[in-house]
Amino acid sequence: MGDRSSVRRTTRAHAPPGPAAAPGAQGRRRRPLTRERIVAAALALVDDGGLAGLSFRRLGAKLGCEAMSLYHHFPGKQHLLDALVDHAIASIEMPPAGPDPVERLVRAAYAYRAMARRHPRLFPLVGLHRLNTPTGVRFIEAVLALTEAVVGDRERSARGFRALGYYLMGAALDETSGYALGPSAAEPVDDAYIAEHCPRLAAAAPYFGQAHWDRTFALGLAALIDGMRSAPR
Amino acid sequence: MGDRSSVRRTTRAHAPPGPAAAPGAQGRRRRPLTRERIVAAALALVDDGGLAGLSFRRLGAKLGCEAMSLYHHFPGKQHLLDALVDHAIASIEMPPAGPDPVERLVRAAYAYRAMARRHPRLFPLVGLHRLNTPTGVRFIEAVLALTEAVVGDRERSARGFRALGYYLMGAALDETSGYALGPSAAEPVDDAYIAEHCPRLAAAAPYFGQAHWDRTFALGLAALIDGMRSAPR
DNA sequence: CTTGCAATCTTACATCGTAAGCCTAGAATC
DNA sequence: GATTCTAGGCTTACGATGTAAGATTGCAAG
Repeated sequence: MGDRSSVRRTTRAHAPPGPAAAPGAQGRRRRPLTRERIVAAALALVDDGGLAGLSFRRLGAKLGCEAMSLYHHFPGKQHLLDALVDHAIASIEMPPAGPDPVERLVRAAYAYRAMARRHPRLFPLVGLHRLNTPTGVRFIEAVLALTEAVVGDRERSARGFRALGYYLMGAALDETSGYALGPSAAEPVDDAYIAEHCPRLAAAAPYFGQAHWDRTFALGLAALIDGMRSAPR
Repeated sequence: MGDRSSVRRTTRAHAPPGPAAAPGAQGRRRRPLTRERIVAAALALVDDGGLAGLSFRRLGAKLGCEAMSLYHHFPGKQHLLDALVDHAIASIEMPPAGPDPVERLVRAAYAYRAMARRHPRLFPLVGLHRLNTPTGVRFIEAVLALTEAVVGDRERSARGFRALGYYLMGAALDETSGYALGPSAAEPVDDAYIAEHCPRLAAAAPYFGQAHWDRTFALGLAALIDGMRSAPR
């Protein structure tokens, strides 16, 4: 309650090290805050601190301003996260036009996965986020064009798009924050138990390693697309 | 810093309304805290408040104890979350033995999806969590047995298991916390823009509704399993 | 009774998102 | 030049959160 003692520091007590004192930092300090700068800094913060490491205070520290200043550019944290998602989606490099629609679809899938790998810590947010921004809608439209070129009719194209999205999202999530990196049980089972009671798991485990991710992803993707194309209508 | 003045209330100041005063609440209050009770209460809290709604303080309030008391049963929030995941995995009803391995695998997939639907708010945690508890390992072993019965050899079984897991996780995540329910952009694009610039999305949108989830899930699952079975070795 | 231990509670701290409002440099207007 | 306005930054404060440290209680064994 009380604690009326607060010092009423004249604001200058903190200012000197800020705008004028450190000449090296001045250039950085001068540069005005913009959405772009903030997004870039936030992305950097997430990339090496995870989503939990992104806070307005830390972001402000990185940008040389106070946390509350950010509210002049983003009305809340959710809006900032939206911007990060948008940035990630926009960074997906869709494949150029080409003769083989299946190959283009496959390449688009790889491009999405590549985005996830560029920002593994951010991806859980991207994967679950609605893509109802202009950027997101454009991306969806492009992928829909590809699925439509691969399977014939509209309905199967729509469903195929969804199924492909499921697979992509699951694969990317697993590779970026899943088994190897996600939260782990506090008391994991030990290998001896597995070797004794779970012969199949013990046999399969070697194929679960990171070295096998590429091939497994490729096989699953091919299986899904093949299955979609040959499905009875 | 000083402030030694704290009132040293004899604890009775708070106690009377607690253990003895309210006779109606006594039954609930008497029951000792156990891991099971805590997990059940936490699950209820998550089920109707989302993961963000689960806090030790709220959990304590629901159980009639203080937040810190929970630390005698779970050393930290992460351990509690682990227990929730374990509970969810254990609740998956694997299909009984039967002649058709493909059908059993499909039913196992549906059982997993059903678990996600029972606890939609919890599922994002379950899907990303390592299953390295006895319960989780048992589940994996059972599904591996099924994939092995469906595709022939060990390697393709292992990879198929992974790919199936990707699909399942993506589908369940999307259905429980994805497009319809997940975080949405602050400034969504309006329908007119979509109708004009995204003909394919406009055409596909009807098939994205919840009424179509079942069929889309079934088609994608069938496509993936078919593709796995007929893949070149 | 004393002792001891396990379960519970109290207090306190650092951190978070953010509401409310202050301050100041520069643009706009007179 | 003097005035006013305003955008963009800053300070302070509030109620949450997870949890460290330690006090307190109640019951069982000696």
